[in-house]
Amino acid sequence: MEWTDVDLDNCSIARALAVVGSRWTLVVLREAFNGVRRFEDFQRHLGVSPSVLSQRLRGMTQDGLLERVPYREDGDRERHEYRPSEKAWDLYPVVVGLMQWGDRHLGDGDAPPVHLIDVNSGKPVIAALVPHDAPTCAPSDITVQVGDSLTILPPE
Amino acid sequence: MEWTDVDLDNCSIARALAVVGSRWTLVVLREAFNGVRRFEDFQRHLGVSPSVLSQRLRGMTQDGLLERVPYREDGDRERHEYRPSEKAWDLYPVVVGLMQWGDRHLGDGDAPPVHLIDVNSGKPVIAALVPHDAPTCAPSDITVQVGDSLTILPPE
DNA sequence: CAGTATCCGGTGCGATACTG
DNA sequence: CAGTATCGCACCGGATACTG
Repeated sequence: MEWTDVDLDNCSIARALAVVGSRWTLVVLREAFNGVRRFEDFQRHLGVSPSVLSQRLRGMTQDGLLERVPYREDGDRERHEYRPSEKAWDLYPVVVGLMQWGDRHLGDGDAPPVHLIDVNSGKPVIAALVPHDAPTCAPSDITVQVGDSLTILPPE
Repeated sequence: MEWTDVDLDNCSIARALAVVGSRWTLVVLREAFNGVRRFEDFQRHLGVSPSVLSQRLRGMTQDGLLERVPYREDGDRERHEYRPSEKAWDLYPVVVGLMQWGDRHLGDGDAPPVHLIDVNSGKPVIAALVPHDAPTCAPSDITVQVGDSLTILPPE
């Protein structure tokens, strides 16, 4: 069997892109990774129209990327929040890799606005190819540094 | 400054997706990473229509992902081949990450068809988040294993 | 506030036919 | 073989208006 026999029918990349290939999916995920949970917050941060956001949120929920969980604040009516699933967190390296690639090759000259820091070592974190038994950074080990302030990733 | 101030205007992910977000770009890149260079080969492997492929190839060339270099085989007329650029190779971790995610979460039950092996250690390679000074695997250190046979990545 | 319904435009993509 | 030109559809995403 040769590599060229691996066509699109059993190509995981094509399958993955069918799920996350849409232009908004990964940015919505980025928001969710950084703790955004509510419809309005997604909308304000992304500047996306409510209908598109609604569509995307539903699609991503159906695809198992987000979990739509009801909650109720005191005396308020029931709401829903959207939490990234395990399946979504497994995309974290891809999202980070994409961000770093954009920083390097599509930057507008400014310094990259966001850095990831490993809380254990204090070192910057990168997405890379490593042997499978190399020590890796779990999402909960990573803080997101924007400019001068520090934001800790919400424990999930 | 808070993280929420990082909107789409300076979001590297959105910028990156504007370039590689199209459904075909990353699969074309995967082919290129594995040594595919010629129009006909891309087309046969991907099963994509010539017009779409033509469009994609040109777009990716303009975006600096592919280099269109002329060559001539003995007695034949001039042809062109498409070689992945440095900028494209920098996407390798993203492509691999996407593939692994697809393998894990969208598999059809069969074993993942493709494995990456580090030629130095013989260990499987994964895309992951690591401290920036961790030892990583360069593309030239990686062989692509399909089923039982071994294919060595072309030195680039 | 948290969405949904509707309309509408751009384009990514497929199929086919054609050219050097 | 290596593409380009044309057509057409389907879908994505934007804007707006509306509902509980």
